[in-house]
Amino acid sequence: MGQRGRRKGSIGIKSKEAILMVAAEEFAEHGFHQTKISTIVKRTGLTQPSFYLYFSGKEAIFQELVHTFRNELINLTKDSRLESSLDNSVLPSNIVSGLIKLFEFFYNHQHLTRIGFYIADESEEIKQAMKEHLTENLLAEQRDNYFREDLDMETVAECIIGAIGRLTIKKLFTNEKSPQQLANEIVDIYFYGLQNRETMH
Amino acid sequence: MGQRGRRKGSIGIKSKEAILMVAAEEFAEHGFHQTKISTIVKRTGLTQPSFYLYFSGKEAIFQELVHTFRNELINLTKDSRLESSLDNSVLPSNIVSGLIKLFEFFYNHQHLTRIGFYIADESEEIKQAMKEHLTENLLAEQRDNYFREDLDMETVAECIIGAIGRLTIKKLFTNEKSPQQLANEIVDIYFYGLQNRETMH
Amino acid sequence: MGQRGRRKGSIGIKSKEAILMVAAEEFAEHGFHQTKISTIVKRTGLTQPSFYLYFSGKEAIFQELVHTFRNELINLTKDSRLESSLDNSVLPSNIVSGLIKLFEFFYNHQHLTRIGFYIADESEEIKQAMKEHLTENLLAEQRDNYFREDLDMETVAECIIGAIGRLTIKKLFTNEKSPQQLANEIVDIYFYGLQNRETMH
Amino acid sequence: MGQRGRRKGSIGIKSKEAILMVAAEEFAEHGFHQTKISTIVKRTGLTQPSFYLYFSGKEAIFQELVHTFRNELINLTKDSRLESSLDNSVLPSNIVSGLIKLFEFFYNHQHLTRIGFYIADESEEIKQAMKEHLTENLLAEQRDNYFREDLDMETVAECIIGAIGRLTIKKLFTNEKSPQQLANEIVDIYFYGLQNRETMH
DNA sequence: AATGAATGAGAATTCATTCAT
DNA sequence: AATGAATGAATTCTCATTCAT
Repeated sequence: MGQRGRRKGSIGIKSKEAILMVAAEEFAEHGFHQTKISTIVKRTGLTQPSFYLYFSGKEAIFQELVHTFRNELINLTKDSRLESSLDNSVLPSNIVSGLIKLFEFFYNHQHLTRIGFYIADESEEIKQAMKEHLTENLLAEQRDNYFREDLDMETVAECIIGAIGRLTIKKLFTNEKSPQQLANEIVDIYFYGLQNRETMH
Repeated sequence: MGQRGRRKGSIGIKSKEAILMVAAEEFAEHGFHQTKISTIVKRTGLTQPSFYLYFSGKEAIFQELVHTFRNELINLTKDSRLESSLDNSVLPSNIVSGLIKLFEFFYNHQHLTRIGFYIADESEEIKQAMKEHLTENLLAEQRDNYFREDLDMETVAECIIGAIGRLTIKKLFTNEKSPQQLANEIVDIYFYGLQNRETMH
Repeated sequence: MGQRGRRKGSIGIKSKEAILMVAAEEFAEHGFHQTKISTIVKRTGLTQPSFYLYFSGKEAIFQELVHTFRNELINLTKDSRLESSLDNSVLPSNIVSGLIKLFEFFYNHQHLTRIGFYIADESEEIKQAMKEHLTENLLAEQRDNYFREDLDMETVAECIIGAIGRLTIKKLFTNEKSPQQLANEIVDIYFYGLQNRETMH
Repeated sequence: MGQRGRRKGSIGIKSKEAILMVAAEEFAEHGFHQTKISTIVKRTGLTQPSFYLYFSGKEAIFQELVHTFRNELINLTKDSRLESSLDNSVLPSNIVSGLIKLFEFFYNHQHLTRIGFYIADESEEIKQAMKEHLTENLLAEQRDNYFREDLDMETVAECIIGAIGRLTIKKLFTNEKSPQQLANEIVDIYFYGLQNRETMH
């Protein structure tokens, strides 16, 4: 005390966390290879050797960030697992709320999201996991006859993952659309399709 | 003979093309920063200075690849511009054929596609251009009452671009699905949606 | 003790100065392009990256040396500005003392002098400044009627600069003549000329 | 014939001479190390291997230029050797005419002069030779009592060489003064000195 | 807990020069 | 007499990482 809050560059936060924070920003912005340890520590107000007090290297801190993202993402999807018994009318709204949570999470962890979703070598793996989770759910709905039988649900899942990825970057992170809006629109699009049924014959 | 006279100038061109080929592969596989000129030339069977005979630097050859991709992509979309007068029934098949061409192009230029679509700094720009092109077409259909009025077509376009991106990598490049299949499935999904209308009501 | 506390920051400074010293010697001896960073650091007992700890590049360290030379030279001439009110008899002795200081400075900074006077791209600029300074003084004396009216003082200044340049290299740096001797001889030559007036007419 | 004058980049001149010409310009402008063979041949309208048809290397062509300069300079001074028996009145005019020839030679061979006088490693040697030649003449005049006895003629010679060097660059090559003017001014300055004898005593 | 100083290993780039034709 | 193609040998500079304090 008296000490606390005094340190340059890390007002109240521990150095390690300060480094992680800055690193997330740098990695998110510049990617792995273009991010320099020297820049991270400079921005944190520390020196290079201090960095190695907390992390064994560049790869290590990056992995730590990726893992954080992955874990929190897993936690999220664990909760939002769709209960199997759903009546038709609640289904979409249920999915919507899952998507909202996802977009909110992304929104609240923009740097981590960019890293884990776009930058990391493991991002493909992470998306793969999401896709599998999603596919399972879609298949369940399909089996329950809520979704068309003639669709390849893996392809559908892949489409949705791709859509989420782009919307996150282009609409969510730009503050153009809120998690709610995006969730609703996605469900709307994928549920009902583009076709105008009114005019149909 | 027939050969003669062509010889002199052609070996250099061959070298240049060989370099471009290998470079595309390396960039596609390892990204810009991890790709080393030394590896490229070694694989081409040349030495480093020869590289500089044909390209002014690493950045330059990368740009050349990106430009090639972009230009060929533009040519492609130029042709496939939807004619405005279409009756309802042809519309999807028309879109399908456009998508087929796109996927075929991607399939035939996998390295370039990875570079221009995922690796280049300009890849966002390139996708943006595709999105705009797509949005315009979608809006036209919407105005003509083929598509629902209540959809934000930019969001739809973003979804489709995202979907194309993922399917290209996960289904097309893995040889799991053909351009035809992918085109059909995409149109099917986005046109009619997931909802099983049979059971509805 | 007494030492302590000073230690930490000072070794870096010593390295920097050591580098500067060796660099001055190398540049003076071999010119800019033939001087190799690798040689400089090797002679300093350091490795290449250490060099970049203190200087941003080859150009930068060279400029630093040139600037040092230029600045010290400016300081020198600032002091030795001739006071305008001088009676005839003191004039030469006054000029002599200015020249002595100049030659002493050159003698004490041989490497820097070679760099700033002969090697740097800016050396022409530096001489130009000296020439202008000298011309002004000469013009003042001319106006005061100490010097002949029919001489183009800029030409005279140019001659003197040229003479100083050569004498510095060929007489001063070879230890053939002292600053005093050179200053006296120059003043003698330019003041009275070669002509033997005794025998005249 | 029919052939003649047809060659690109060497209208009527032989390739070797064309190369020498361009090389002189390049060396004069950029110095030895910054001059690139590739630039020389490009400007000559030839290719690099052609260069090696005529010269064994960069060093060789440079030496050839330096030798040309040196030889022509020697020829010049051979002619203008002062005859020993001179009466007082002709002396200066005789020296003047020697200087005029020198400046004219420099003016007509600007590139060579820059190379041989400022750029070549041997330029010091060349100036040394000039200085010795000059010193001898000055000593002769001194012995004949035309020049003051108390001057160190080597120092004087050094001054004059320095003066010639600077005036050549700053007045002659800039077209500010003609050979005649420069020769006259130099003789005037060194012969009679700056001192205004009118006001003296 | 933190730092000033230093480095190993590598990467891009340049240029004079040569070979085969 | 001339060239397209290619290269050996340097050289500058960068960056993650460590040592001694």
